[in-house]
Amino acid sequence: MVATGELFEKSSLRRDNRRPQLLDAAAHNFRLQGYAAASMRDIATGAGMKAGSMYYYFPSKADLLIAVHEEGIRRISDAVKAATMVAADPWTRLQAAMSAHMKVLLDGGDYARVVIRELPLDNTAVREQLIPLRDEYEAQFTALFDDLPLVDGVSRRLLRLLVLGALNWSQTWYRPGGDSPDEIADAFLDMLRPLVDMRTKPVPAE
Amino acid sequence: MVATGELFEKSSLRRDNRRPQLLDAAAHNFRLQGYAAASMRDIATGAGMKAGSMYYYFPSKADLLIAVHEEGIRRISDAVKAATMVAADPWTRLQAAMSAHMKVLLDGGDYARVVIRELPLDNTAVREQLIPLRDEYEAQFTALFDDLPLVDGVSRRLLRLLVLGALNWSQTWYRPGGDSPDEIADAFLDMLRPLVDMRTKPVPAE
DNA sequence: TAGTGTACCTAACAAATGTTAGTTAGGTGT
DNA sequence: ACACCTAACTAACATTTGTTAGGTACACTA
Repeated sequence: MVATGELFEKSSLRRDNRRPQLLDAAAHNFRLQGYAAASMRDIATGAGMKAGSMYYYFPSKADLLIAVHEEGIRRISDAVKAATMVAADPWTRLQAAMSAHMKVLLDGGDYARVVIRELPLDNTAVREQLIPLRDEYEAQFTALFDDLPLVDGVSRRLLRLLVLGALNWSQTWYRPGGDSPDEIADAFLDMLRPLVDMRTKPVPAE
Repeated sequence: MVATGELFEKSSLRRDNRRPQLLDAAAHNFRLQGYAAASMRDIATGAGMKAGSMYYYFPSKADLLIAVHEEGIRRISDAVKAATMVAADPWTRLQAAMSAHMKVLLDGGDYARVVIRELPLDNTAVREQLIPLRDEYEAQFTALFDDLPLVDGVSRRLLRLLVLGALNWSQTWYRPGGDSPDEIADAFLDMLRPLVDMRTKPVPAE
């Protein structure tokens, strides 16, 4: 209580404090090498600890992946929620959501990349934990497309799958320096603008 | 299991004959577990041989992956070439290409799945061998989009990336029993139909 | 001051990994 | 009959793997 700033750091900040760094290191290694090829020792080194010490925080490698996924989806979801919040009409909200999604996916660091690329193929136990996370996030987009006034004959489900597929796949070909994530998202959305039903919803002037 | 068609099998067909089965087994295991998690022993067992024997055909695990990729891309490419051959105008040719692409990707077995999902992240030596294969295939689509008469302001490159992204990502959500690959491809294409320039109906402009 | 829980470390385990060396059965050519 | 090639096999190698058990320095509490 008497001007002990450093004591504060060493006491209460010490509790459970390396977990975020550990998660960062895991996300980083999963991104660079893939889940299966990443080793616990490399992850530990990246977090500044030894391999065995990680098991104080996480009971297994699979739990590390799950935690990275949860954090990654939380980041993407938060970004999209914040972006759609400020927009009013359905079309603008979709545009905001797509831009936010792209920005996090392409410029957002390791977590988002792991979320998109690293769905374990064989381990069904882990799969069944991760897929609901992803579905819950994508439900946001389902709602956005439901609000959209479309011309007759357009399947909202397939339109959503088209858009999300195009966005997610962009991690494969995107390189910094060309079009920005925003520009890509806008370009994609513009291609689908004719599908909006003009009678129900007058499109804002450009 | 033994003593069937003995003489014929044991003579001339013996030469280099197990290589296809070996490749099949590799593709199967790479698909089910991913490249990194698949083991040489499992692949060998799937091909009916022992682990060490595989090195008679392939000098390393990475070469197995490359061979699977080559075969997989060859299959997709052949299907698309055959489909576009019979179609006349650019729009119909694109439709045929998309349908063929989807059919092989979703119903086409292990090879196509490995091609789409299994790009090694760290091993740059292998990556540099695989990416040209993929680029060469995608050049077919580049040509298809180049022939397409589009309304002003639509980037052919981004349109192609949108379409291929949506198609490739379908492996993530597609389940047999719902819409067929053809129907999905057609639905996707219909959504982009308004982008076609009606004025220049006849074949390519230059 | 003694005791307790936190946050690590060290060392080792058993299993699995890709790969190699050496060998062998059987078909082919001379 | 002979050497030769093909297509496998067996057995082992050296690492690397995820994970665990036991120990320890330190802060906090009583």
